[in-house]
Amino acid sequence: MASSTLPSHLSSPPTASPNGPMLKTANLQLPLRTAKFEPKSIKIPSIKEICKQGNLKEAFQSLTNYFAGQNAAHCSSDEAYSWVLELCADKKALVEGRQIHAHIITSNGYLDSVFLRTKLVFMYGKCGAILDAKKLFDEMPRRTIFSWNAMIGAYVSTGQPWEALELYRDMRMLGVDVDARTFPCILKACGMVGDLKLGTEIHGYAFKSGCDSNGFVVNALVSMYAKCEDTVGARRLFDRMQERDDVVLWNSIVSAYSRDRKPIEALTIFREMQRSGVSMNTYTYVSALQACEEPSFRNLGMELHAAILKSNDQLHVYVANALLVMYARCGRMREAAQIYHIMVDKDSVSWNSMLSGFVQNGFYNEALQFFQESLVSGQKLDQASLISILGASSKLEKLLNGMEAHTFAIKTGLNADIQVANSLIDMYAKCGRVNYMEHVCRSMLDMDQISWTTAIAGYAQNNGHMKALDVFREAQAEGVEADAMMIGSVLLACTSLKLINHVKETHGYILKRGLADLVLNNTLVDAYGECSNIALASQMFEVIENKDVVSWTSMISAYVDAGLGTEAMKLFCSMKESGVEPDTVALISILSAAASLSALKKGKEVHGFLIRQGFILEGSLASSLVDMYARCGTPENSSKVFNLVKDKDTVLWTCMIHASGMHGNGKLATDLFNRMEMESVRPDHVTFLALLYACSHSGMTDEGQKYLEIMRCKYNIAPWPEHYACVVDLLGRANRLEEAYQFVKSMPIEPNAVVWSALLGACHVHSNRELGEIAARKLLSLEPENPGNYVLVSNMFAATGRWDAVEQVRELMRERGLKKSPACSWIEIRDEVHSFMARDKSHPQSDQIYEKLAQIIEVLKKEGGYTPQTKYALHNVEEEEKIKILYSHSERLAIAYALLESPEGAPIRVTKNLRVCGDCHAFIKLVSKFFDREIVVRDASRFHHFHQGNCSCGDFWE
DNA sequence: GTAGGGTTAG
Repeated sequence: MASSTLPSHLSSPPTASPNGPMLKTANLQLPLRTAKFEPKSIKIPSIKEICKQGNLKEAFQSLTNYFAGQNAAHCSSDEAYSWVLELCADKKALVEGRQIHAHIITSNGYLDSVFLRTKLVFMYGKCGAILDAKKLFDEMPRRTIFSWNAMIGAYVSTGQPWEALELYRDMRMLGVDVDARTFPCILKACGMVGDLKLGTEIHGYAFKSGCDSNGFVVNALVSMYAKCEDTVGARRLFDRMQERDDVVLWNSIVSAYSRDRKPIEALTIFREMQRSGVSMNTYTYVSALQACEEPSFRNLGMELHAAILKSNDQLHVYVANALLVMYARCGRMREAAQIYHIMVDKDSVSWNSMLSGFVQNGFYNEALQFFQESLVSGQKLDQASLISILGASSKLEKLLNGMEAHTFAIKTGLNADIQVANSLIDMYAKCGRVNYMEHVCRSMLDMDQISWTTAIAGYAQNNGHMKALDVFREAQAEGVEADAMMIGSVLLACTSLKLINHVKETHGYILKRGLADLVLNNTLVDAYGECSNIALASQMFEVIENKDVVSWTSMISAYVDAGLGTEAMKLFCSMKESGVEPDTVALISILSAAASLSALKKGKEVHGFLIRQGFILEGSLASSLVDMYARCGTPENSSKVFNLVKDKDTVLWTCMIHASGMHGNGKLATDLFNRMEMESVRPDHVTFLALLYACSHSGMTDEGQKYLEIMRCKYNIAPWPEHYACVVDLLGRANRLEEAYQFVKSMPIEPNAVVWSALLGACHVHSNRELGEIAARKLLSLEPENPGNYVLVSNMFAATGRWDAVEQVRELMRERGLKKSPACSWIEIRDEVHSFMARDKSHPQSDQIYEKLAQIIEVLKKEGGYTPQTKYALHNVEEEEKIKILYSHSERLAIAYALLESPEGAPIRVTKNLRVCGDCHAFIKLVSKFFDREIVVRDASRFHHFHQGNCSCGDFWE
């Protein structure tokens, strides 16, 4: 009955080779027939013995023989099946397992055997055929504890802990008694889902049922606690164990500490294990190596490496992988690669570890290259590979590589993996392709918290701030829990939109949900700062308990942005006093504070500090230094720094071009641009803005127009309104007002306030009332909230003598509750910054200053023929009053103070928040000549270097 | 009569 139903390829055709089992004594190659003829003279191995040898084919033959009645071994058919099924399970031989299953059914009568059914469940579970296992299990008329254990084990080994726990619950509900073999399985499931509460409950139950002293159960408990992040609980159990001769127990506790990132504890206990004489196995090495993941533990890692080599065993793939990962984590990709190359058995983990090692260590190009090479050699990719490769693509913003990976993911169906999809969202966001990102989101069946967060951040990073907030609302509507990361991105969006109320609302949400951490608190400081609410920013800053360098930098930047450079400087000092070391970002923001205050000395101090601290002159730091020196009136220092930088990027070139332009050196700016092109550095929008600005401030009208063309045609960069405004300014200065107006009208984009105010400025200088009125009307309708615009308009009317219109504009300002910012000049004398308002009498040395000013005017009138030009006093008052107003302009007070207090012949550097007026300009020229001082004035628009009666601006001063 | 625990990459 039974013999015929075994598949032919496994049962041997009688003619070809009637080979019964290969006989142990068969060195002589006895014809197999002898076994038949002399059955009693040779001991035939039992099915059990054959199965234990592990050869599937022989096992099948033996089974065939058994059913043919040719096997002398005494055992029941159940038993015979059982041994072969176990071998199938061990070899994960699903096909053969199914054949046995079929054979059992067709040969009848054995279906009811609970024993065999359980064996089959076990076999299917081991082979990963969970559905077959479940079907058999469900159809069982009767179950034993073995059946339950086999099914739970099947779920756990196929990575379905939830189902295992569910089954456990059913089992308990049905009142089935759990045994000592159930616990390890179910505890593993608890560890997998990280359910400490349930794990502890089961621990209690194990205690009650007396299983908690079983070695297997203890090990499983230690692992469960470790995986549920209760390392202390794991340790408590370990300490309670009297007998510590089980290597698994040691492995579990070492692994617990490694997992918890407690390398010192892990390695201490590892040493203890070595001392106690328990022999180590591969798991021990893997767990110990896992602990050495920081560069500071590299020596220990290398010691372990040496010990492993000395143990002379063949390098197990898990151990080799752990070594590879250890080196990669310690930043030693060279050593990692060496391991990789000598490995005989590589698996996908080895490959993925190399790949992610490259990515983690910032070798993105190497990662892509490794990926390409391995593709050629036929390496199979899985989700982990894709995640790494997508990470490298997004870091390098290599859209094509990212899309290649996307295509691969679609082909293999790996795009259905949520983590792969999340990496795709991030990659497209980082490559600036929001539409592709949206496509990925739409194609996802299910988005998790990370997907939503990544998408929100993606919009925020790509200027889609409103959309980011919309998506956040959508996520909340979907019932997605917001975490700190998500809120961080939301704050970023609110900040960019300067929506102070949204920031406050989000702040409330953070407090309500208890999400506040250092990162979010720092982001809040930044958000309030960006929304110009310095009071709330500072309040938030004060609340932070363990301020780190980011907290301090956020507050410093908030002050810098609010124009409170002095406060920023003070805070920088407090930060250093509190023992927090400034990083690059902190230095950049403090350099910006020094620049805004024109505090050259402070700026130089910072420069000195960063040299002493060994910061490398590159990137944003180099650009900030160039900018700081330029804005502190010493472009020669900018050049020095600029020349020292090895890799000059677009931003650095742009800063240097801007530095030249600011100081009226248009020729240098255009030379720099030509050099930049020769060195193949691609200019961007801002580069051209700096260049056009330089041209307009040096009267290079034709060059400026030429560069606008180069920008558009050669580089295919669409100009911003600011670029057009520069050209308007350029034409306006050359008194080509009508041309400027035509240019504005011919712009391909709608001219905005910046453009109109450029035209208005030109009308002011050249006293063109008609065009001025047109520009004024446009400007005030486009930006009615900006007080600066009213000042521009009123100055234009004042310059053309229309005092009635001046009065009307003032009235309008009052009605709308706007105030113009008062004129202010400041100067750094010794270590202090002194500021002066117009007609200011608040300075402690005020009397001396006015006395000095009177003396200066006396000298200039006598020696230099100075006469005040009252048309620059933009007030409708008597002539005499106008002269008084001019004489007490803030920059003159600052210069008088500098002449009083600074050493003979030292250069004087003044900064003013508004533009220098024509009369002051003439006045300062004369001071530079008759008092023999170099005077550098930085106004709202540019720098003026006064020297021996001349100014670097070539009188293009307005 | 059966079987069970510890390990790697993002």
